[in-house]
Amino acid sequence: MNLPPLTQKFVLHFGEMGSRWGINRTVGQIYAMLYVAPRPLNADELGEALGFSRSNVSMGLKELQSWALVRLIHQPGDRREYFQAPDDVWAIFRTLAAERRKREIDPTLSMLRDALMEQPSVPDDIHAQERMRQMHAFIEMMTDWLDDVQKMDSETLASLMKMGAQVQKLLEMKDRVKQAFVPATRMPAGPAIAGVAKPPEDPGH
Amino acid sequence: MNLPPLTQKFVLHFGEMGSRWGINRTVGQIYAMLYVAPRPLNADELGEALGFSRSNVSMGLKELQSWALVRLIHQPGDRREYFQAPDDVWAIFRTLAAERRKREIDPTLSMLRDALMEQPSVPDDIHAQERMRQMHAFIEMMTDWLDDVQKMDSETLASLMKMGAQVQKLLEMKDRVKQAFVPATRMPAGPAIAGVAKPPEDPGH
DNA sequence: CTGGGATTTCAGAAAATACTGAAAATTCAG
DNA sequence: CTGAATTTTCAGTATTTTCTGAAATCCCAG
Repeated sequence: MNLPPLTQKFVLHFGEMGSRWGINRTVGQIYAMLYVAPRPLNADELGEALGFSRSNVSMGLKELQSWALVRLIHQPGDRREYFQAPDDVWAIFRTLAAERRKREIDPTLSMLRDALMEQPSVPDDIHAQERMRQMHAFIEMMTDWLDDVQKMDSETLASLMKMGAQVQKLLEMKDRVKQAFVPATRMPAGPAIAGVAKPPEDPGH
Repeated sequence: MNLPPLTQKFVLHFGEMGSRWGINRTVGQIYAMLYVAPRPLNADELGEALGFSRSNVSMGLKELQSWALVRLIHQPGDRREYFQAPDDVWAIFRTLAAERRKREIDPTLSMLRDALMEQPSVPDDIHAQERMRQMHAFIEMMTDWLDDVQKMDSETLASLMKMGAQVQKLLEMKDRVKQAFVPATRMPAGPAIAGVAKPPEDPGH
């Protein structure tokens, strides 16, 4: 491996972090390389630059493609395949979030759904099922929210994030407005932001 | 392993998912077991229930403690250590988020900070540094936001999440209000909704 | 078609990780 | 203190994952 200093630092870091992120060193380094490269690279160049065998690069690229983290392109007049990493960090984040969810969350959600349909047969399982119910409700709320958020455009999302905890104030403001309009009344869905209020009581805890 | 059906299903699932979540089978199963158990368990009970050696359980518990995912307690009149998993799913999520961030994000953030301080020496590194700048800005925004969000209490967070994409409407509403009050004036940088709903600062929850 | 460049597959070697049993260390009741 | 109960450490083994080189397959210009 003979890379310019900053590039090398970045590439090696991604290689090391790979294991913590659930990808291996090769995949981490390949991605890092593509992310900082000023132009698309082909498999030979990657293998050369990083010191991996051609076949290892091939597998790494396949993995990255399955994550939709790299794009395959062709240079006119060159039969080899070139790869590049999309450069919009927001898009990358969305991709990553969607993919991790598919792999790390969805299977659990469906296992929980199954388990909640069954009839517990012993006291310990009754308790266990109750705990699963809590976990299920939580995960479902999170993923529903993620679904919503994924639909928003990066601009909006960015302003929301930059507001940070201050959205909270908006929430309070909304509540006060609601109060002012419908004092001492129990919440008929108001016109301003309908459907926002409390969903039906959650028996949990 | 001889567990009631629902419990077993849950435990085995966590064992299998372990690898995708960056923990091993043992740790996954131990956590699952503690999460659904109706009472704290000691290491022998865990090893017995799951079919692991005593030493393996010990290591697994150590790992879980390092993640702050289990709590060590003592039963009066029993010298053995008992473990239980906190039962508030929100708290679990916060813990997990904080820990994963510490392990999976922070090191990268600091690597990027370092790299951005350096002077690129070749054109490729100039480009690489520019890409790192984008990544750094993005991650920093995300973690700042997470910091903010971690401070909010579960109730508030839950209502925000249940609103989902509708916060967006609040945002638009806010903008319109702002427009109405300060037409054709460039908002001075300040709290997004200064003077609208300012409850006295609440230091820590 | 065909031939050669390019990519993928795959069996086995190498490396990393998980797991165990035995021994060491710790803890605490008496 | 002592020693039995309990937990932790650790060296060695088993298992899993990663990586390679060689062979198979694919693909397209001619």
